[in-house]
Amino acid sequence: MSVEAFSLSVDQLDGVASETDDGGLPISPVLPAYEQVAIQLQELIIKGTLTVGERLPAEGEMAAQFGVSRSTIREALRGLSSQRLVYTKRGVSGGTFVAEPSSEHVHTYLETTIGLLSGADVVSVDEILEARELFEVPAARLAAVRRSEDDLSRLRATLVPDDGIDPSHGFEGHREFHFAILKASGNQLLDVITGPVFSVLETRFVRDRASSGFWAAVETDHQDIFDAITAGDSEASARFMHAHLERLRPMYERFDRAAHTPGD
Amino acid sequence: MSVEAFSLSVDQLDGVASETDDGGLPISPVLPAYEQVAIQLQELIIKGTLTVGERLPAEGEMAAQFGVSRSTIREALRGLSSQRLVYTKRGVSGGTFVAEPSSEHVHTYLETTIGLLSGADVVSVDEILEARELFEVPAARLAAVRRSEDDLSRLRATLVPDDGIDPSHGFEGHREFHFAILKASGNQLLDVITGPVFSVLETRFVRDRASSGFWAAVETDHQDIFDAITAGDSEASARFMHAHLERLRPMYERFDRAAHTPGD
DNA sequence: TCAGGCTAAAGGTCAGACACTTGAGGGTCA
DNA sequence: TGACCCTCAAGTGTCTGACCTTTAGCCTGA
Repeated sequence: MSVEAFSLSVDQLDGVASETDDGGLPISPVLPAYEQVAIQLQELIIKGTLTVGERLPAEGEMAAQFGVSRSTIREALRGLSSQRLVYTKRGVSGGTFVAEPSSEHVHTYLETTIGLLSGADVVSVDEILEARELFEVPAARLAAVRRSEDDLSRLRATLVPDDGIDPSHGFEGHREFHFAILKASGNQLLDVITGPVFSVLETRFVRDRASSGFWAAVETDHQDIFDAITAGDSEASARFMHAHLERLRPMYERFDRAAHTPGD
Repeated sequence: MSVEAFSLSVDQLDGVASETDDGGLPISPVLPAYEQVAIQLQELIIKGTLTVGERLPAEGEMAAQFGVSRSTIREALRGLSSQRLVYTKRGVSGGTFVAEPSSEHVHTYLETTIGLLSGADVVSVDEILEARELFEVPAARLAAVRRSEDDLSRLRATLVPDDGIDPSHGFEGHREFHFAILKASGNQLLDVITGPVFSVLETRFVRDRASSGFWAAVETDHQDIFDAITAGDSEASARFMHAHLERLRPMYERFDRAAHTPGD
């Protein structure tokens, strides 16, 4: 990238005006310098002017080009790096680089945020449960059609071994099984979005609270779903998944009520 | 919150070790101080030790408590604020406050990120289209059952007025119609997740490229869906939405191919 | 009563210095 | 010749300390 892409000053954003003001004047609030820098860099990344893997100028250079101090540049970069838009490396070959977008980061972010939305009661457990069903039932249907041999062995690995029930298997096994189905659906977007929805339910409501009898029932369901997916029977997969989720629902709702009881 | 919640030093994270190393040694990479601070604060927020709206200590105080300089604290805070976990206010009553989680922020983030994932070809247009259908068809089904009078009038407002076609109506009208349906679905999680998926398709592939004949066909579809939702006919809503998306698909795919042609 | 100024607290910005990390190149010694 | 070590340079990481700016509350005087 040429240096010209950075020939922008922090004043340049003054023209960005919102038109939804009371008085009708096209005025936008003053932004701190670090935010203006961050916004400009973010635009360059989103629009592709800065491409994946490309190195940004050194902090000192950017400071000179934006006409701000190095600390201001660094504050801007911290914001971008926490959004995983860039990453930094130290040393002589170091610098700030445009990060490759990764679905893992989205997963992490969504898990955190949905957890917060749920914790603050912005979204209800019912909404999460409904969304999960909306996402996971089709995922099971797709998985039955698209699963590879790898997907099948991954799924098989999450089931309880024949020779006996491992009591510690429940939580992790459940988790792995559902993730494996999402992966087998062959749609990364569905995977990355549904994963966190499921995760939030599990970690907020289930971990360490379910009985071993409950996990035994879960295992039976999993086996049914697995068999249907193995057989490539998409409708049976969807049906079993739906039944599975219906079986789980009362438990989530019970733990939810418990969490909302004053004597929590 | 008491001051004790902050009686943590930057060294305390050394114990956080990953077990997935080559040599098996439970070693985790050294993290910069600003990141350690950010992680600790993030944990406090996620775990609810710091509650929504609560004020964190002043930057100078935190610097003293963490045993780092104010700049380090500020870099950590920039990361958190760009994730919308906190916000800052200036002035005598200012400070850093724990932000209220909001679905709008999730929407913004997802739109940016899915756009990047798509732009970098990490997820394909086919996957986005499939996900959209998986999300929006059920949304239309739910909307038919749950829509309020407000929802209906919001939907009606996005349709073309009887007295003539406004040529500039197409893109924005299409957008508003679909957002209104998501809202009417009554599931915020579905809404906040599906919105960005839709948005990415629209802004990446459609804006300013579709013909007016195309928009006319879209309007007809919208009218059908609207009628079904008004009638409370969930199956018809889902069917019309499905047909609508099928009609759109070839266009997205054509623009996608155009975008991948060398002479872009 | 109220407009305007004063004040203190807190974030925003800056300049400069030094420490730490890391890759590369060159030199030394077996 | 080859392995090893040293040094160097470029960059990020961190600190210090100062000053600016914003803002709410208080005070004062017309």
